[in-house]
Amino acid sequence: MDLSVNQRLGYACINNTLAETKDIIINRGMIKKTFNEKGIDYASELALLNVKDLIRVIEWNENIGIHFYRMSSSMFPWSSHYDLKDLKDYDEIVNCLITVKEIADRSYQRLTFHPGPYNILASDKKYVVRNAIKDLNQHSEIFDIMGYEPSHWNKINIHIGATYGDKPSAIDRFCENFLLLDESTKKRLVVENDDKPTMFSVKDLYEVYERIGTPITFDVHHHKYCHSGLTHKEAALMAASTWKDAPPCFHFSSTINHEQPDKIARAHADYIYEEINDYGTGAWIMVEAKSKEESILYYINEGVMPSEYDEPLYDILVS
DNA sequence: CCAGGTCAAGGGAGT
DNA sequence: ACTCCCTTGACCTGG
Repeated sequence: MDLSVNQRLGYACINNTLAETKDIIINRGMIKKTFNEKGIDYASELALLNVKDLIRVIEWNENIGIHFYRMSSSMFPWSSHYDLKDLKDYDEIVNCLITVKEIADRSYQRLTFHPGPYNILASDKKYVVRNAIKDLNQHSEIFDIMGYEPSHWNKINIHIGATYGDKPSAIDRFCENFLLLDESTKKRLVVENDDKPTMFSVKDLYEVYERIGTPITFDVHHHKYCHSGLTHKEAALMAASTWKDAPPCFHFSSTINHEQPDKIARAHADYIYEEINDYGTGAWIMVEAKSKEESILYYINEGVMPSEYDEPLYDILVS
């Protein structure tokens, strides 16, 4: 199936339309105190409600014609404290997840994950790495349950996440600890460029790719703040070249300065203020705008959101 | 029912 | 030392 760029736009986790009109949400959770009081059975009940609503979200995507969606990492609250198989509603949850894949397949939707910033495979602390491995494997397990063959079609996207002031050593640890992941997780993991100059650019990540084969998600917005001298096009082409078994993924967002000039430029805007360019790579574009699916629909139907600021303030930071 | 305070996790950065 | 930021704002309590 050949999709245009606009058909390859996706949104992350929350569907504002469904959340506001029908209370359909896929990230019910609880604080630690409640988990201690109510335990795994309550976690199971929330997870079941979440995956049931996930079906509704995927159906909505199908009806609207959106083909790209990031599932929430909060579908299974406190999952690092139990095995998914131990949930009392496991069988029903499995059936829901299988249904999700059926709908996704028939409408050609690509589903992905972006686990939280606590997944630091490059950490020098054993327990941190151990926790990350469990969390990442559980994300992969969900794709396995759904019935997906392991590939980067269902990317599990993380950052390297730490340098400790020594990038080469951090890359070494990342590559070593990568080998400890489940086989299916290894086949789905991808790395994303950071938004701080001291962290990992696309160029830095290319070394990781050369060593362990993890494709690079090119975050267009982050690149403005951590570019290693590459232009956007150069970085996009370099990142896209690392995807062998599935089309590349990019992340796209506009600076919040289009809406609030006094805020930190790195922050994301509600809507899309620039033309989205895949540089001919065929990349699927995850739009990280706070207005979620609404921002995509506006872009598709109306085009770029007009801004009263011709020159976004981030240009000052890049120079 | 609502506003406001609080909330697992790792690390970086600004104060 | 403290606070905020990031995956993703939502949970919980006191009024």
